[in-house]
Amino acid sequence: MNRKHTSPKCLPGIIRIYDKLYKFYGPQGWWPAKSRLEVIVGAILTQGTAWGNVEKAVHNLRKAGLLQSTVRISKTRPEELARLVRPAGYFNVKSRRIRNFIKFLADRYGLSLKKISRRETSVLRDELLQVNGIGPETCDSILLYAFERPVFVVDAYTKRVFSRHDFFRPDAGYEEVQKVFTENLPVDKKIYNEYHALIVRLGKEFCRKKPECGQCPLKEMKYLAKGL
DNA sequence: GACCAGGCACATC
DNA sequence: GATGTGCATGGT
Repeated sequence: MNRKHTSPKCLPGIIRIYDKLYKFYGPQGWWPAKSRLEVIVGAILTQGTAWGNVEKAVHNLRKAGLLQSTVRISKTRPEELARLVRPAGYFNVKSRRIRNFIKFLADRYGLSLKKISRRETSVLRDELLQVNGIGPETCDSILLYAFERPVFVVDAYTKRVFSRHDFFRPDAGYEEVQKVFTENLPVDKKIYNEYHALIVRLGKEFCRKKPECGQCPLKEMKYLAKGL
């Protein structure tokens, strides 16, 4: 990164959309999980997958006692883990990705989530991104929802919704999109938490094949990117 | 039966 | 650096 200093653009639209969505939907209660470990595993399982299928896989894991501790997962055979996460799709890939994370945690933190949770956010982010199978969205979801760090999560809906409203081009990169939000919102994990969840909620209801745009809470909000 | 879902890594150009 | 493809189940 060798770019000149640019003064942060003020885009009130980013805040206005948040207010609009929050008033429309209310708090979303994310992440829907019972423990830190469950958030991390869920974040991997939800990659490219509908949440309903993830819930089935999480249910299997919980029933098998694997979400009680990282040690339990580390002692589980790969085929067994894959069998349990099967309903979430890509089960061989995801089984391996969960094990990659557990191996990383074992190698560096003795399988202790408590120890890893003491690390500084930027260090943690760099480390997580080195784990094969943890990309930017999964990484930031873990940071925000499992470790409660003020990191904004960007997903496909975020790009779709906000590029349509002209905040950035549709082919904008992850960090570029993330920056639009972090530069225009207070650094607040609670707001980041709700905002991402609200965008997903909105996306599910209005960004699919035949969106009923007439009911969309953002339907009257044009030119927001210009700050109007 | 087609299309999509709270991505990511890897091959290829 | 950009683009294409494999990974897979379950709901609409």
